[in-house]
Amino acid sequence: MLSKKSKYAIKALVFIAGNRDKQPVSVRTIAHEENIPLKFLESILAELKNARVLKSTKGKYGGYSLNRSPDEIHMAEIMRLFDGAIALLPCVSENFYERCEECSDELTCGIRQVAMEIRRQTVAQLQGATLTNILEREAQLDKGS
Amino acid sequence: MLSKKSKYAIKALVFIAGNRDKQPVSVRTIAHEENIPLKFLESILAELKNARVLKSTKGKYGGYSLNRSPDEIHMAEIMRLFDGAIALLPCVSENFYERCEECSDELTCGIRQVAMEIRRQTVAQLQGATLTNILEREAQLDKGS
DNA sequence: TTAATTCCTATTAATTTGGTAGGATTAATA
DNA sequence: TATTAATCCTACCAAATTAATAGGAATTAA
Repeated sequence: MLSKKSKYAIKALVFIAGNRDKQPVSVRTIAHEENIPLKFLESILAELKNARVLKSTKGKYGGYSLNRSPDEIHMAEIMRLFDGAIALLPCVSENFYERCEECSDELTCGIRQVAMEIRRQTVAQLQGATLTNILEREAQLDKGS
Repeated sequence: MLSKKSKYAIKALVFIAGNRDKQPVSVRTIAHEENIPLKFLESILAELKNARVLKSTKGKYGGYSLNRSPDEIHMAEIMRLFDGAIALLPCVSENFYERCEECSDELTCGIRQVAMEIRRQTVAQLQGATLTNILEREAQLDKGS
């Protein structure tokens, strides 16, 4: 499961990416539109800024905007930022590798092999899920209704 | 990430399935061979028995054995038992569905669609990962080394 | 000067995770 | 019948993580 942090972060990013006028978007607006607790969201966006995903403008009429093209921001990066490894086992993680301490031989572990295949598939999907891609999906889904 | 409970459970099950003689396997043996804390493993196997995955024999020379064919026990079931939903979002879970409270329209949510595709793939892999399948993988991997 | 915003630091309640402790009960065997 | 080796049962617990909240300082546009 994604943490709420990850979920809120992605929702906020999609909201910012989908905003038409070039004005930065305030935390208040996002919190209100997406039903996310204000102060909690504040800390999340701060972290996204720190990770150079967002940039901010201070003072009145300030807010947050993307610091990169929306097709260069994807779910894999955001989930790693807030939740750490995407893999099911630490021993198959690309970015957060750790041995399974109890495991005597990593190379002949069948469970590990399953986890590797799942990680490969999942990461591929999550990297494909850029903000642009998510907005396209939503446009499609809207048409259907 | 899998919890340690899930990981230990799967390791224990693979160990039991891989045991050649028909004797039941004691918690002590598994704990020792797989480097799992004894008392913790004890509670895990109790849960697996409760879920009718294992059966037990009490008293001296007792222990645990599979309650079903090893190709009818797979990782998806075990993970659901100990960790709950496999899906990234509660709103795409088959077995543990819940609304995302903050979400106004589930049907047009792009993130949800991504999560659905990932769940589909992951569940397929995990259902394919039966004890038999895992043992076959390990036999293959052993040959290679 | 005022209003609206980000920025910063600290705190916290609840839940989950990963165990541990101690003994009761059951059954095989010498 | 005593011994040994198992499962079974109940309770407890420490540490980490999660999901926030509180309160105000600094900044900027109008």
